[in-house]
Amino acid sequence: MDTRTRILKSAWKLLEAEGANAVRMGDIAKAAGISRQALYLHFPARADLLIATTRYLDEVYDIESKLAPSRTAASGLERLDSFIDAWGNHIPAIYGVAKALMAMRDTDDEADAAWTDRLNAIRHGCEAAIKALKADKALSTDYSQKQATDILWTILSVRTWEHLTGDCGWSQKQYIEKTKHMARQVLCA
Amino acid sequence: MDTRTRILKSAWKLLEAEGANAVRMGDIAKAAGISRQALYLHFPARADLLIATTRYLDEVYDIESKLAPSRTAASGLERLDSFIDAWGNHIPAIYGVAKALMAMRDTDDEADAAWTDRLNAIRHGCEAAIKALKADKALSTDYSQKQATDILWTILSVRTWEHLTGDCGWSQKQYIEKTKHMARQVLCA
DNA sequence: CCGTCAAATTGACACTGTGTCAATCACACT
DNA sequence: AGTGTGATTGACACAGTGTCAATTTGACGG
Repeated sequence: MDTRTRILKSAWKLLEAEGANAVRMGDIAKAAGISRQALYLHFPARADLLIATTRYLDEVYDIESKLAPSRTAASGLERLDSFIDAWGNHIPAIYGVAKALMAMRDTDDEADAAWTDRLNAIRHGCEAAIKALKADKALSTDYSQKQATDILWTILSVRTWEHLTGDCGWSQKQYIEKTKHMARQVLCA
Repeated sequence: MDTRTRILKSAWKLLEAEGANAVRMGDIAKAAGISRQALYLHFPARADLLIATTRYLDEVYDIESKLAPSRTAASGLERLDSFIDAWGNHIPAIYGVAKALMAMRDTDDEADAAWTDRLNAIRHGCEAAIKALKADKALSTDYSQKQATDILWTILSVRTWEHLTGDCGWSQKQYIEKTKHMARQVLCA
């Protein structure tokens, strides 16, 4: 395994285990078995490392293929459900890294841009699901298409997942079930 | 005006204007017209200052009296609406300070405890609204009472407000309207 | 008028964590 | 033997928080 991968894996594992911000560059270097300075030979800054780690996780977990079923769903409702399944179940996998990256948004422009990118990618998924509902005439008329997309986007945000599974103590299974139910209640005619 | 109040006011104004984390102890001191060291004579640490600032805002905006109408509401639905009105419209007022405090949760135990306290206070409000709905037999049977409370709590979280008014670009008026509507859709029979 | 107490000031310093730089080493490849 | 790559060590700059000591200022009471 090459050094770069070893670093990414170490960062991932540490961020998953510790409280995210408690993970310093030196900790990651130590876990990867190299010196702190060597880390900077691979990643110019902490933000770059975190961004690379999220990309690495997407690759490892193959988020693209997980999202595929929702894209080929027969109906709008089915598409909505399988999108929630795919993304909602991906969140716990990336949460550690995501938390660290979200925390950096305030101080680092690069991290902010990277996370905004991700956010927009999710939004596209939400938009597609809403469009599919609309095509089926299954979309509630209470909201404009943009508003419906915004609502789904909000329900599926990492922050919402964090709140429900963390502060509220919901299990992952409960989270997926109830989120699906709520999405239908709010968005479907 | 005594120094302590001048400090709190300066912190408030700065946090409201700047990006929250961009506000350093020295900035607040300068704005209050005292030296950075004098700040530490009044507040032992940054976390204490932020906590005191949120309490100050509660006092200035008299959150208690704003919450009163929801407590005396005639029906469950009315209680739900006026709770959303009161809290939802309080959020933008406290957002600057809240953001700084939320950011400190990761690194500071005291800040974490203080914010958790606030969170629980909101949850009590949510719980009371749900109970009022239940008493009216207006509560949906799709969720347990705890789950319904959790959902309302999540909808009314600062993060959700941040996402809808920030990332989604909703106006405050839209936010209040749509939040009320969603809450009814999801929670009412 | 003097003493005292509280609030504030100045300046220096410790600590943590990020990021940089220079000199050096080890090893593989040709 | 020579070259380049990746790593190492050690030192350092910088920002921001929090601490400490010595000193000043102003008000108030005896």
